[in-house]
Parts: sequence; structure tokens; C-alpha cells
Amino acid sequence: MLAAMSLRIALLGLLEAVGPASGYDLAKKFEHSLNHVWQAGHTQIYPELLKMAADGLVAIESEGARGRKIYAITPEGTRELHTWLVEHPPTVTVRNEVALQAFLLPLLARDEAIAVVERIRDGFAARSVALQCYTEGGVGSYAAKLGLSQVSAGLAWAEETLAELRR
Amino acid sequence: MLAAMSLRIALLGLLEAVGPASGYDLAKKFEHSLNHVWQAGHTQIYPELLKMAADGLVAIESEGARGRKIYAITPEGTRELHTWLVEHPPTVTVRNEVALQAFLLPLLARDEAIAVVERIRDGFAARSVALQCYTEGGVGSYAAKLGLSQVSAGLAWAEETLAELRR
DNA sequence: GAGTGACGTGTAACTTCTTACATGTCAACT
DNA sequence: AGTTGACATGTAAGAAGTTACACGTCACTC
Repeated sequence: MLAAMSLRIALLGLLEAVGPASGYDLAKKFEHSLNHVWQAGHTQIYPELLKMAADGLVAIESEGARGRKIYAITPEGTRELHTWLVEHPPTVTVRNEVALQAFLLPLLARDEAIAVVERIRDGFAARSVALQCYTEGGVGSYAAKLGLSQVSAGLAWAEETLAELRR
Repeated sequence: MLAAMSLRIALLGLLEAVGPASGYDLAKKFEHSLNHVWQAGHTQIYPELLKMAADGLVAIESEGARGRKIYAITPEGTRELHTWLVEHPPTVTVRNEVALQAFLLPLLARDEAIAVVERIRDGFAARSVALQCYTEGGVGSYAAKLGLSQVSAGLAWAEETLAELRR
């Protein structure tokens, strides 16, 4: 068992939370409700599901139309998921282009800096709208509330910084 | 020129902001002031500096004691950095273990969920303390303020969620 | 003078993630 | 009958990042 394997955990969590699903379904979840939590495309998801099946964490429940494969979590998968959730101290790996631009803001002329912060602000605003949908109940509402509060904080920072730069 | 290369930008930005430095110095910056913005270890930094030197973005200014090499940014490097800052729309790639645990919180029993959120809260609290130092002036104060406001939002979320879970 | 710890640079093997390519099904519309 | 678009799954090559190892210097303390 390796250190990270968060993609595995995300997949196991989705299967546990919403029931059996295909790789395609799971990829859709990553695009939408999981978008502000963990990102992964189908090219990463399909091979990972195959590996997880080989490791006994998921099982192919059925194969439907158009080659659609439905995966279900196994008891072993549930165990692994539960262990990770309870025991794994989450690692904070920040790799944030927005923060990087904020960091380097002093290197820019005033007008340029203002334009950059405006773009950042608009990005936060868009994400804020996108997150609203998920805060009301359902799986992921805790994460959506966390995301929304952090995005709102970012939005407030952008407004403050703009005011400061314009002074 | 590839899409991401944020490591390059971070290195160029540091060299531009604090002047010539060795790989070792830069690695220290990543550990400290840049820690809440972008993470990279020396095993990633040293080879990247060599590649950047080959591409003409930095130059080896001098070699000091203990094989220490001092890199300086070149005019071409400055140009590249400036272009990225002004033109690159920052991509938001979220891959966040804390948010993942928040997402999956409903899968846990009440007591387990409380323990998990307490651990998350403690993590936010620690990061909050670490960030205070950098908010007062100097390069990176904008980023530190952004980080601090987002960490504070996370802390508030944790307290609220704990209250809700305990009800 | 021996040991310790910070300084300082690097490689190799591996995992993770991205981009581009490749293939085929099915339903709806024109 | 042909086209479009969502459905559905995969591979391969390469970039980015992590972990483990390896080497040598210098200053300070015991």
C-alpha cells in the first residue's frame, strides 16, 4: 500500500456513496461534483479501475450496452476506504497557479497587476457560482461548503487587493 | 513552450525577486515562503535549473565554496516570466486530500467524522500560524494574505462542521 | 581528532498526471 | 440514408513529481 493513492480513494468513495457505476459515470462525477476536490480524466480513471479490480477493491458487476462496464465496490474496497478516511493524516500539497501569480504580483507594474488580479477575481467568482449548486444536501455538500467558503475568502482578497492597488 | 511549466516560473520569479541564488537557496524558499504556493524538492529543482540554463533563461553567475552554483536570471528569463504573469490565465487544478476527506465525511459514523474534522481543524490552525509571518511586507505578502484568508475560511468551516456534527 | 549536523549537488527508479491518438455504438435529426 | 453528437472504452508517449540513494565540504563541539 503506497503513500498517496488518492485517486483510488476518490473512486472507492464515489462507488460507496452513489453505488455501482461505470468508468464513464465516474469521470462525469470528477468533472462536476468532485471538480473542486480532485481532478482526473477518463484516461487516468479507466486504467486505475482495472488495477483496482485486479487488487480486489472493486468488481465488474455487469457489462451493459456499448461495452459499458459497471463497477461495484467490494468489502475489501470498503475496508480500504474506511481505513484511509479514519487513519490517513491528509497531506497538504499546494500547487496553485493563482497563488503563484499573487506571490509574484510585486514584480509587475501597477496596471498589469490590477489586470492580473481582476482576472483572478473573475475566476473566483465563476467558481463560487459553480459551487453553490452542491452546498444543499447530497454527497459532497460538506466539501462544497468548504470550497465555497475558501473561494469566497479568495474573492474578498481579490477585492481588497484591487482597492489597495488602485489607491 | 509547454502549457504548464509553473516550476520554471516559480524559479524565475524567485531569482527576479530576491536576486541570484543557488539551487539550495531556492529549495529553502520553496520550503518556507513559497510553501503555501508551490512545492518542490531539490531533486526537482536542480535538474530544472540545468535545463533552464540550457534554454538560456538563467545563467550560472559563479561557483562558490562546496560546489555551490549561483544562478542569475537572464533578460530572456525575465521576458518569459513577465509574459507568463501577464498572459497566462491561471488554471485551477485542485487535488486536495483535505477536501476529499470532507467530501467523504457522510460515509463515516458520527464519532469518526468528528475525529477527522478535528484533525483537519488542527491542520488549518497550524498552517494559519505558519502563514502569519509572511503577511507583513516583503515578497510574497500578497500570496500570504490570500493563503491566510483561505486557511481562516477553512478553520471556520471546521468549527461550524464540528458544531453541526455534535448537535 | 572524531563526530555531528547543516551545507550543497546530483542520479535513478518509480508513480502520477496530461495530451494525443484510436475505436466503436446508439439515438436523433434531416 | 447520412450526419451529428452523446455514449463508452481504451493505449502510448511524455511531462511532472516523489522517494531512495549517493557523494563530498565545512564549521563546530566534545
